[in-house]
Amino acid sequence: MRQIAKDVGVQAGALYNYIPDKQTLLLDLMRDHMEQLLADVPKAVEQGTPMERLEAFVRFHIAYNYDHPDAVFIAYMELRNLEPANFELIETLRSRYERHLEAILQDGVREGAMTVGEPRVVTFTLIAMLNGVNTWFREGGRLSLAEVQDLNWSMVRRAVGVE
Amino acid sequence: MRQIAKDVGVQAGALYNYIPDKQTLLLDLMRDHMEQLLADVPKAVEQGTPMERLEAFVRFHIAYNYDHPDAVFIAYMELRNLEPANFELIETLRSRYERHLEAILQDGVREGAMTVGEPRVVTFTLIAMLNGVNTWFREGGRLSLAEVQDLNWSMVRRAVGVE
DNA sequence: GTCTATATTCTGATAGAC
DNA sequence: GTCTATCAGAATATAGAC
Repeated sequence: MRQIAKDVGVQAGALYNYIPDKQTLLLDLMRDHMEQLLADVPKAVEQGTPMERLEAFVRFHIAYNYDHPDAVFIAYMELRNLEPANFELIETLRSRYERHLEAILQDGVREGAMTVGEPRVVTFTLIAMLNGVNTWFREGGRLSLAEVQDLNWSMVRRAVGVE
Repeated sequence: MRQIAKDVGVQAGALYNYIPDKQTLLLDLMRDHMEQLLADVPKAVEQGTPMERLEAFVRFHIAYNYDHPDAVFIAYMELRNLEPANFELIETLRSRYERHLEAILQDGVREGAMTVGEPRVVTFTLIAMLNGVNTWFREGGRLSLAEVQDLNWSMVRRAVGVE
């Protein structure tokens, strides 16, 4: 709290005019992030065939994570510091986000465009894979963000496509 | 430190007969984990074609993570609490582990059995994907560990295979 | 090798003046 | 709404007795 106060240019006590306590601050940060993600994902993935929507999801997820590295980092690394009730709240939002991907996979299977045995588990697997980008990608390296999106989409497409 | 002391049944001060300080304890935990991983991986992936070695790596990685959930959790979540020199040390070990997978991918491409544009980046991507298992898999659920290994291998095989 | 006791620093949060 | 001052507790680590 003292570090936050220093960074925003006030004394530590002044922070409590804005937040009731530290736990609520953490919850607010994580909830704002999840709600923004949930607000943005529908329009990114609502049009086209299941395969087109899947590609849109892959590119959206990578781009969103790249644009919000701190929020994404906190959303994963600070989960263990949420009180049980707050943890449940965030997990509910995360689950709602994952359902967008799961629905795409289910549609793809139904239309015969994808081969996915377990849509729920494949959803977890793909999101874990896409989240990996933030741990190593840095702008100015050998690959551009667009190339990383291309590479991930190439792998996802093949991993769930009909053979 | 007090919690650790309580769990092992001594007073907090007695811990310092075994470790010089908390940072060293964390480093030792992470280094022991990485060195065990490095000791076990070669014999798991040294035999067969690149595709067979890749399958062996996928199954080995998932099984190892499942058998050492606490060590794996610490190895990722506590990286930020390592002092710079210790962080470098652990990252060097992690990189050495990743080279085993990267070498398999390179061999597969050379022999025409795999289509992988960027072996280094695909290595990061696949390990992130496999690491995801520990965040959601619990024994006694709908899927067995073997089924989770099968599902991951099915996705990895298709993601890097020739089309 | 473990204990008790404690030094020192840090932490989240509050009280009251302005 | 921010400040100064401070409370109460927790943290890592050390000292010295046994």
